[in-house]
Amino acid sequence: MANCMVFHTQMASIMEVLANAAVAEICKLVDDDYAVFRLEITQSQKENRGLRRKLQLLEMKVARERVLASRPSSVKILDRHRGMARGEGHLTGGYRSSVKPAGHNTWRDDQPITVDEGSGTSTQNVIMLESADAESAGPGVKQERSEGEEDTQHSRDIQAGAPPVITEEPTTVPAQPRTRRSITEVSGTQNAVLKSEIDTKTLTVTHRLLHTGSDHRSDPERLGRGRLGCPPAPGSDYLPVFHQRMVHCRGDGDDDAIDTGGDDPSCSYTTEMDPGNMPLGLETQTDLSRGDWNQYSSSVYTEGCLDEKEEVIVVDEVAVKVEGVIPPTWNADSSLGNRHSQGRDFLDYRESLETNPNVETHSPSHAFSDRDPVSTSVGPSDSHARVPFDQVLNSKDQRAKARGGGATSGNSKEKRFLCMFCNKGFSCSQNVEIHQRVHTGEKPYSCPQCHMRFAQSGSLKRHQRVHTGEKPYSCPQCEKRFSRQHLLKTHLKVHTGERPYACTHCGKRFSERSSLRIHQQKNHSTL
DNA sequence: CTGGGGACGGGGCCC
DNA sequence: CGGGCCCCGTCCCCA
Repeated sequence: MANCMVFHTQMASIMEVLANAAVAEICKLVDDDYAVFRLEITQSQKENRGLRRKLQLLEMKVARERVLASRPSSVKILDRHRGMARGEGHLTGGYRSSVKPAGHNTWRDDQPITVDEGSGTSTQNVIMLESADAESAGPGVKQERSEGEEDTQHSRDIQAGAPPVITEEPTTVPAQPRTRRSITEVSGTQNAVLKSEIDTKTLTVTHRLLHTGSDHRSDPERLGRGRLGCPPAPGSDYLPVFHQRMVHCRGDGDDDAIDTGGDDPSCSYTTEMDPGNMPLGLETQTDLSRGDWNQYSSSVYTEGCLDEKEEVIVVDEVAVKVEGVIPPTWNADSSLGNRHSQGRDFLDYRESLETNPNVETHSPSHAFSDRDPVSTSVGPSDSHARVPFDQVLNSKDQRAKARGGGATSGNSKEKRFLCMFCNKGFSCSQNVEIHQRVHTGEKPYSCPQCHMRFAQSGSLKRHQRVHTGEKPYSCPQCEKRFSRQHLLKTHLKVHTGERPYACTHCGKRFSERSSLRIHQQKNHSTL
């Protein structure tokens, strides 16, 4: 009996030892794996930061270019520039086409840009974001600090070249060349950088607001969905906002700790580990970097759904509030990059809604929010597919207004669906959506041959005749063939001698209206 | 050589 | 989705 007891005691001891050893080994494996995992996350975080900074540099470049482009403030000059750009396009099938080079359409730098404080403010806003971001890195990360200082230098460079409207940090340094040089450092990799940004979900709200091009999207299905104010999928553009918030909530300035500690899987034998390795504020990090991250973002998106019109504004307020260190110039009008222009128009739109309570329209927020700023096929300028909002309004919108006018001015019969931008009425919501691409710059239909993009599917189909060489319309008087009927119709005037357009000044007649206009511009100095 | 105009191609946009 | 119009740009011819 005594032997039995001794045996049991020994067995219990052996079992305990074995159990402890097993647990210890298991925990060691877990911790080792966690260390590797954490290392990988750390590396990813560093990559994200690097990419984000590249993106911010690109933003500054864009803002800078916008400012520079706005200085001439000449629509004619810009139009000529567009024409030259078109001429650069490669031709297919011997056509003397106006095909733009791949990716050219995106930035829409051909759009007339209004010379106002908006452009300058946008530039300044980008700079402020950069500075804030550098500061938010905190003192805990030496490398980050140095990068922040580098970015700050870039900011100074940009600011030095900014228009006089920007009074902050006026500098006498002739920084124009420096600015250009610092920008060109990343210009060659813009596309890749931007795409990487998407992949790593480190886009900033500034980017979202600044890069308002739209035709970056190649799949119309995506546009088909989410058109009616449906916000973008969580985890696309807004995350950086929460990242900034995260940094401030944590307060220790160690990105690595926060980014990895929240998911810290090492739980069992931490007492046997170096306590110093354990990140601090674990509960907070867990809240922000794990589930609550998505939960929070989802709540914002939900909020956007519930209140479509304020989607962007709500998010912006969040970002600004948590930023904490807001420069004196960071105000409601200048916060977050290009919001100055877009947000202004946005507010104008909201005001119009207030004055038109019966407006049945769609949220413009989708036009600004759900963008992946990079097309898979367009080049560096592609970031550009979505035209800056105010620029669009200055060109196409006015043209659209001049042509069709608003619903309030035209026949509003059965046109219950109003454009949120120009107030023009349409009979069905789909037409409104298509029309609003005039303002948003969305071009969801891309040509697989030349990467041209179009806002309407019919335009793409028509364009593809350039590549196919299809000319279904033949002249009955000669052997000429045309790809479009109106070309044939115009051509027929050659045979008929019809000249329906007469100059009101000299009486000279022309077969085409454009010829008359050119004639009047050159000879009578009229439009 | 240059400028004006014709002819034409093509994109934007509306119906 | 197709038709149609508008506009722009380019090439070419001619005075």
